[in-house]
Amino acid sequence: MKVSELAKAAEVNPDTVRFYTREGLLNPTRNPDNNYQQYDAEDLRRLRFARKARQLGFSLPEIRAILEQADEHHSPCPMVRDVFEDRLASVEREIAELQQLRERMKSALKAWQAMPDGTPDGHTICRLIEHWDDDQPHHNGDCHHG
Amino acid sequence: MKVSELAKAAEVNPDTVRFYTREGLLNPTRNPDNNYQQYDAEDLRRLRFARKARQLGFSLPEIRAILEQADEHHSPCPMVRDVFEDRLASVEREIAELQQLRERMKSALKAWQAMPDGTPDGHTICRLIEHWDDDQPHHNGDCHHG
DNA sequence: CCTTGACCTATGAGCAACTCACAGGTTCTA
DNA sequence: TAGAACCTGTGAGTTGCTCATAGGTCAAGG
Repeated sequence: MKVSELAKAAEVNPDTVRFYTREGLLNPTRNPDNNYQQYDAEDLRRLRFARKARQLGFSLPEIRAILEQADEHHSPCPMVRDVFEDRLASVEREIAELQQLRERMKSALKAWQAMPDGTPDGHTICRLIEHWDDDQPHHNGDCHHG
Repeated sequence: MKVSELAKAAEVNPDTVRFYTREGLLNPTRNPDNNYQQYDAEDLRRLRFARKARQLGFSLPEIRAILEQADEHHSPCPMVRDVFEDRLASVEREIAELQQLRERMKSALKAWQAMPDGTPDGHTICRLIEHWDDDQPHHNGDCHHG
């Protein structure tokens, strides 16, 4: 398989294949005739594995480490589990933050929807954003273009 | 105010102040004696505004546009509202995706927790990740190091 | 007066994970 | 045999910073 064939099979950009190769996630051989990269079914499995691991939030160095462990016939299980648990925790943090964000955005939007579009004072929107954070006390300024 | 004073007042890295200045979000004057940047209370407001808008997911070009609109005494309202609605939509998409991800991660973890740590076959974990996506049909391979 | 240290300046590199652009070599097709 | 469509490696662009470099400025102390 050549670069684009592998890329097509895994439904990724050919440049991603080249990039992963540079990064050592894939180990193609060379066609001595033309110096082209040659990938096999093993590389396809590695690539698919890598893409799915990326969806789970593993970084490329982490994925490379997992693949190398497996290449040396060691079980990558414990390491993977640790990384995985960390990832799960941060996914949950992200969700919580985004939900908070969403609620605040929604109420800001509700406030805006009461106003006509070309409202001549940008003060209102300015205040909405400026006072976004006003759980904290460190703020007393007026609108920035007042 | 010099760079570090402004940075401290807004609780950001001095390099962020320099960066925002380069990017045209802040418009300090120059001290002709020593060529230092001179910021005033207006810049502090702009900086705080920018940071809060960043928390809402506005990009620096968007923030710059808002500030420029305001500088010209136009209301940035309609534009801001559009951007804001887009952001809200993508925040909701992100939340949905992350929630899906979390559920799948949790069930994977539950499957793992049934196994002892040093399980001699990386096959299991490999399969878990490889078959991650198996709502789709395009997959028949075995474990990548089988 | 001069050194030390803490600040300032501008610019360029580094991060993550790609993506694209470039210039040149190879292979397939008409 | 021309041209399209691939391949090669490398370097740059993306985003929003952060850090590193090299040199200029300023207040305090010996």
